[in-house]
Amino acid sequence: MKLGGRQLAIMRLLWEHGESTVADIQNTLDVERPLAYSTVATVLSRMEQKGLVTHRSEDRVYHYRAAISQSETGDSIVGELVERIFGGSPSELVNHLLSSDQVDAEELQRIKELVRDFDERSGGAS
Amino acid sequence: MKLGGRQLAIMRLLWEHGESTVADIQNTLDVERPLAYSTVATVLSRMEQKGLVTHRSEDRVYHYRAAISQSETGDSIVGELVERIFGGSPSELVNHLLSSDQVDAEELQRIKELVRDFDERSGGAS
DNA sequence: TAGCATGATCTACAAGTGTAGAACTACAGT
DNA sequence: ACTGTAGTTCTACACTTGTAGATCATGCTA
Repeated sequence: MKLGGRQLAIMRLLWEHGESTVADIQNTLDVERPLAYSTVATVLSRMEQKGLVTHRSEDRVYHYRAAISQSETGDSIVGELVERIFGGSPSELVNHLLSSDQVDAEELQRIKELVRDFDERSGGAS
Repeated sequence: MKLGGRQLAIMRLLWEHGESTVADIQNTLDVERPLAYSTVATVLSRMEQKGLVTHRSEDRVYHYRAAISQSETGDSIVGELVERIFGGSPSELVNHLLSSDQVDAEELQRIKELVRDFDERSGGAS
């Protein structure tokens, strides 16, 4: 599954806001440099062809919703990433993340908890 | 910085093997379905235009090497990813990773260590 | 009823990427 | 000197993505 930047941005909107009309998306997406209606519509219909979204028509207005979950998408993209950049090693990714200054104290706390929980659940020894 | 799948694969080879000739890369890349020499050469010269790689010519043979580090690339791509898919939250990425079945015991162990070390170094409580 | 507004569709184009054949260049060996 | 060969460069094409104008359909309102 391959999706460009715009497409990802649209998926994010759909995940966040649920079903949306083309106009909704147009108005929410990239407020600084607004896109033409037809631009958004084109992207959406191409995404539908690829099975990323579906739509229903109500009062002649299309309502789009995501056809794949954030999880699935994350899986596939993170998988790609780990494979392609980090040579198949998830810990390399984590290492990267931690050294990257993108992780503040709060996030670190969450990460610690996640790792701890996961470790316990999979019955790990220290 | 934007790079396609093939380009990433080539970067990985250069990071791993250091300086390589076009033929080296051609032979290592995608063994199952070999690419034409000119294909690899084209990709490389386009990558050079973008500043991703450089080359020197020795005995009329081009030796390419990465012009950007794995770290830099990782930073920029992971940053993108966190921003675009995980709404800016690195822990979401980690959460994803852990739930994704891509992490075996050994990797988990490494991740635990990474987190612990990082935590200590940044003087964490709990 | 004649327009106007709204939304959907069609068509088009530029950039980037993946792909490779064809042509060119220079050296090595006979 | 001739030719094969290895390597580089040129050119070309298909596909994807981002972008949007132009057109078509339909309902609302003056």
